[in-house]
This record gives sequence, structure tokens and C-alpha cells, in this order.
Amino acid sequence: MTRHLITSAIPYINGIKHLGNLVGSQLPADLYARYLRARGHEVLFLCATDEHGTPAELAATKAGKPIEEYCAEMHAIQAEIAAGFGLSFDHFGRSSSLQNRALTQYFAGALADQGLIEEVVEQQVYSNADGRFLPDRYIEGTCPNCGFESARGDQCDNCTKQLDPVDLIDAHSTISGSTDLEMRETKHLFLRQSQLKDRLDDWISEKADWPVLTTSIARKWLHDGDGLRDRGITRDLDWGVPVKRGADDWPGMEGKVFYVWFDAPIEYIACAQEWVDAGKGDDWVRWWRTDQGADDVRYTQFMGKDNVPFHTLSFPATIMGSNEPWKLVDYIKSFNYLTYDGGQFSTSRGRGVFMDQALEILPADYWRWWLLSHAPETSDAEFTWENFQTSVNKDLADVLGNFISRITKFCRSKFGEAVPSAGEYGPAEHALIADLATRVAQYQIHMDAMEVRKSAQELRAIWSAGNEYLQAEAPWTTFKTDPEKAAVQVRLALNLIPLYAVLSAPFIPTAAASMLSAMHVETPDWPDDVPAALEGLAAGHIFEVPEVLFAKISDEDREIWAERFAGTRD
RNA sequence: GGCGUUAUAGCUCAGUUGGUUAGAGCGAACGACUCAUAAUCGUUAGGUCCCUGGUUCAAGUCCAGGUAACGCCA
Repeated sequence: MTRHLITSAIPYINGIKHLGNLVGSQLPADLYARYLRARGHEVLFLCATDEHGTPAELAATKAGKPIEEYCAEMHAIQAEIAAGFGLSFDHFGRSSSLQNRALTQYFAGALADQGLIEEVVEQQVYSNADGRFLPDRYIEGTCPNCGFESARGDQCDNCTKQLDPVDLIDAHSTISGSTDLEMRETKHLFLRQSQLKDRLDDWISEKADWPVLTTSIARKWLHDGDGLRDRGITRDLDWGVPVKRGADDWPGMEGKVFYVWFDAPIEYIACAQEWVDAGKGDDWVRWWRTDQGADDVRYTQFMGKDNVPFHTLSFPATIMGSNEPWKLVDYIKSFNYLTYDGGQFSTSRGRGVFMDQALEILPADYWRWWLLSHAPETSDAEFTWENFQTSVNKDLADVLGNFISRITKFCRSKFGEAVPSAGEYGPAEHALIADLATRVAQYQIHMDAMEVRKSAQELRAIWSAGNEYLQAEAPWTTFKTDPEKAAVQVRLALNLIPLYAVLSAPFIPTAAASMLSAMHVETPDWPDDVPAALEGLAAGHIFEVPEVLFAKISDEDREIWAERFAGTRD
């Protein structure tokens, strides 16, 4: 069986992510990982926090904490929330780990050995009051062209004129407000991505099966203007991976760190080392080195569209440029954005639902189901409370939850809490089994292709098939004249529950576990043979009627939540 | 401004390489059932496939030009 390496884009450390972030990478990655494990594949599913860079430093300062402490705390919080959503990472690492530090320095050295690192001396804005170099986004001033007061260091958002920070009138730091800025010379390392343009272009061209969203973004960056540009991989900051050439010091680069975009994707590899060092695995190399066993690994990455350039170009440039046999990604599944009630999710304005809040108001499965069944695969998708309420109530409570409720309660009242033994399957039963076999096959096709919405649709149809069968066969009527026939009908319907649990577990793991627990069965194997799977509960098997699996969302709840998460509009 | 994505039923979306009468779920109307979380099941209604032009025996699908929405611009 193929081994599967799966990574989700690593969330930035400063703060709790919203539902849009979740559905764009971690959640579909988890769906896929759970599915492949259930199918019997060996899976390594990794994620981590992306901890370096100026925003993290500023957030730590704002929180009044040393950066290391801040990151450690935020990592713990994100890990807890991820667990709350049932994200089944084999390891949730940190880009600030020692493993990533060493590996990032190693890659920089390897790239330098290949002649792909260039030292460039450039002028950058230094803020004396802040004691740091300022990235363009932290410099504002009045545009000399149009008089717009909040022009940024690189461009005026009002008249779109390209600017240099020195052009701005009354340029000031947005961190401290200080106008005590000066231009200073500083030396940086650049990755000569332009040298790798043709190799990257050829590589992307091979990927005919990738989503349009993925390849079109990559092509744009490859072909726009002068093509792929060289890019700085270092910064004048304290917080980050210290610049070294492998294990050696890098003359002239003392006190500088690697730019976050360079070290963050390397964490995918380092995370596998962390996984081993944490005692959870015994060999990471066989997942990452094609010369040491990773040839049969299929590597899939999940991410939002904003992350596509880094994964299609920058990180592959690092891998290819090293000229060493590291595993390259085989498939990139990218997602559009989830919008909130007609606009964007906004951290600063508290608009939309964030991961911690979501878990406060409803169990993870509600969110998992809605988000996955509405995943923004082909275009942006919109979250509205009305849609959420309707979908969840209909799909989870009415179709799935009520099916389990109606059949277990009916059985209890007529036959007791044990699978009835009388009778044998007739034509209707065989028809249902055949129908389910077809649908399960279709479900697998969609899941294998990572067609998230279509998979959800098929799964729902599978749930519905149980209701259709009960409605058509009406054991409550049959029972009056032919109890033995009713027993057959009930036995088959009860057997659907473990089947549904296994099939549904990638989407709704908690509910699936409850279903199995109520039926008193261990997690069954994947139903490669549907007729056999439907013999799982033998006659006489004891079960119990489960608690209500999914309570409905009331109109009142919906209104309260809509109000609560609307945020403070400008 | 440059670039990208999108535009199909009241709503959310499917529609593979162009090929009969454009599909699903929700919502609506009607009906069936009464085991169940006032749940379920069935039937029906509902579309100028954004606009214009082109290629073709044939265009929702390909091409050109528009329009609109959203996003990105290191």
C-alpha cells in the first residue's frame, strides 16, 4: 500500500484562527488523513505553528511577554483547539524548534554550495525609536503624489503610485509612531529563484491533474513581468533562525535571521524529525528522502490560495536548488476563501467565528460537517447562520441522527435492545445492499480525488438510503402481520449504523464513535465488501439506544450567535 | 492599474475530452407514512446557463470583446 505524507499549511502563531483558515487547510487535510488511515494506508499527517517574524514579535510585545514564552503559550493554545476539532495530526510541531533551526541552516548551506545564494547590500529603513529595521508594511506617511495620508512604504493605496519609503512626507513607524527614521545599509542573502525558473516551469507543467487554482497562481508568478524574481531570505531581526551556512558561521551575516517564508516550509520536514524525537515514530527519513525509502510516498499538501506561491515555487525552489533527493510534493489541494455573511472574516474587528468560539457554542462535528460540505473548492464560499442552521439540522439531525434514533427505538419497543434473529433477506434487502455498494464505491472515488463537497454529498445520500428503505418497507406495518419479516428489516437497518459510522468518521469522528459505542462494536474495517460489512451485527447482538446525536439549532440560538459574531463595523 | 478566479433554478452548488429532453440538495406546493429529534419518504412546479459576436453539423462547455462580483499584487 502506498504511504501517504500529508501536510496542512502551518498557521501563524499570533492568535487564534477563524473558520476560514480552518476549512482552507487543516480540516480537509484531516479529512483526507482519516480517510486514508481508515482505508488501511500508512499515513504521516503533520502540521505546526509558524512562529517567526515581525508580527509575532509585535504580538508578544503587546502581550507584555518574552517572545519565546508568548510563542510557547500560543502554540499550546492552538494545539488544544486543534485537538478540540479532532484534527488528527501525528505531530503538531513548531517552526522555532531546534530541528527546524538546524535544517533551515543546512538548506541555506546546500543552496549556497550550489551557487544559488547571492549576497546583496541594500538600503533599508531603520527606526531608531523602535531599534529595528522596518518592513515596508510598518512604514506610513503622506503620499507625495496625491496627498493621501496613510500611504505605505512601498505603494500608495490611494493613487497606486509605487513609492520608496524615502519619498513619503512625514514618514513614520506604525509600530511606535516615531518619525526618527533613517536609511541604513544592510546586507542580505537572496535565493536566486530566477535560476530555477525553467525547472520549476517544467515541473508545474507536468501537473496536469492539479486544481486550476493551484497551477494558475503558480504560472502567474512564473510568467508575469520578468518572471520569477530572486528573493531575500534574511531579515534584520532577533526572533528567527540565526543565519548560518550549515553548521558554520556566515561572515557578514552575524545577528541576522532567516526570513520567515524561508524557514516555515522547511518545518514540514523538521516536523517529521520532531515527531521522531517526541518518541512517536522511529524513522523520518523514509518519508522525506527519495534515496532512503520515500520513493513510494505520495505527498499531498493542503492550503488556502494565499499560500500557493510558497508551495508551488518557493519551497520547491529550496528543495530543487539543494540538488539533493528530498521529496517534492505530488499533489497540492488548494482552497478559496470562506467569507462571513457577505464580507471577510476580520480578526481586528472581531467579525466572524473563530475556532475557540466555535467550540464554545457547538461540538466540533457540527462545524466539521458544515465546513467540509461547503468547502470553498471551486470558488469562494459564504458562511451564513441561516445556511449553517438549515444544513446542520437537516443533514445531521434529521437525516442521520433521526435515522439512528428511529431504528434503535423501534427495535427496542418491538424486539428489545438486541438484534432480532428471525428471517432472511429478501429482494428489497438485496436491492438496498447493492445500492449501498454502488454508493460506497462512488464515495471512495470522490474521497480519493479529494473532492470534498462531492464526497459529503454522496455520504448524505448514503445516510438517506437508510430512511428510504425504512419508509418503503415500513417495519412498523409489517410487524403487525409478519413479525419475522419485520425482524429482517430491523436487523438490516441496525447493521447500517456501524457502516455509517465507519464511512462518516472522517467527517464527524465524534458522532461516529458514539454510534459505534452505542452499538457495542469496535471500529470495524473499511467496508471494502459492503454485503459482508452489513453482516457485522449478528442476531442477538446487544446494543443500546444512543443519546440524541445531534440536537437541532433553534432559531433563537441562531439569532443570538448572528448578533454576537457580527463584530464592530466601521 | 496589472493579474487571477467566478457568473447555471428563489438559495447553495454539480455539469468530465463540445453531442439527445441542463442536474442535486435546500426552500415551495401537493401527497404518503406515523417507527422516529414536529423527524421521514414520494410527486410536482421552477432555468434567456451574465451580455454580444464568432468557430462548428452541434456551444452551458471552445474563441474574441464587454459587464459584474470577489481576491491577489511579494
